Amino acid sequence: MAVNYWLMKAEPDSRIIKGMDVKFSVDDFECLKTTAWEGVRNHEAKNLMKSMKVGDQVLFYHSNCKDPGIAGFAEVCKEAYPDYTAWDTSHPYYDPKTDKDNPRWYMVDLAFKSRAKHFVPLSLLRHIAALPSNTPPSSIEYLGEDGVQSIKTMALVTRGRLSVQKVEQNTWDALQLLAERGGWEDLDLKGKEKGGKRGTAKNAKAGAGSKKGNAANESGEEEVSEEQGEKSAAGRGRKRKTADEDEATPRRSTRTRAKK
DNA sequence: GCCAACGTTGGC
DNA sequence: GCCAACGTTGGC
Repeated sequence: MAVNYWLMKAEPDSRIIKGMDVKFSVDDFECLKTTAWEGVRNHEAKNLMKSMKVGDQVLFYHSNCKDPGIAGFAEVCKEAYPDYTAWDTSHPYYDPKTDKDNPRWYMVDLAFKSRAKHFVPLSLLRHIAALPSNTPPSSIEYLGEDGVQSIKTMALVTRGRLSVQKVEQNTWDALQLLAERGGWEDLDLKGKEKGGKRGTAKNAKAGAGSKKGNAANESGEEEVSEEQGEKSAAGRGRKRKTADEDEATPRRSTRTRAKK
């Protein structure tokens, strides 16, 4: 079986939850070398993690910050196992509905591989996704039409809120090229394509209501199986940090939902 | 099982 | 801080 590719989001800026800072930037990751991806509290994201294999490649993404984008590369070094932070009442990601006999949440361990030589900002990806054709701008023509096309369909662009996403190989290739070669300084990424998503829908309400299909977790939720994935998603779970230390150290991840 | 209100994510 | 997107809850 071939290697699979993923994108996982973490928050590089400090944010305190239950007294713990959930920040986890590419700098933190580079220092730790490996990290347990705890804190994901969304079934679709969890199911994707359960399908990861050692050796799978991961794009490390900076989320919920001033300049969101792809900051580095990592690789899965330990397959899914129960996320113990869900059982720790003092932890930001504590989930009273799970128990040790029947774990609801899982995490994988990631090993840091490298920083992106050129940070790939979300604004660039949105800019590319909004191009009228598949012809890349001249400064990044190395992407080719296939590269442009592959970015237009990636989950990060089409449904931003999921914190763990699958990335197709051709998209991975395009992103890796961008990170390696850069060259888009001449493009105006600033407000440009922004409107894309947001501006369009005015029917916000309708949107929300109508959406439904989500099925959040497929139906069963946790127990459901792993493979499901792609359907619902929500967005939230983010990731986090920590290395290893177990509970002693706080740091980690991201937002979880406090739902109740 | 539908759907409106609500809460959260997360870009800007 | 704003607000669009969208999952989730809960009334019916």
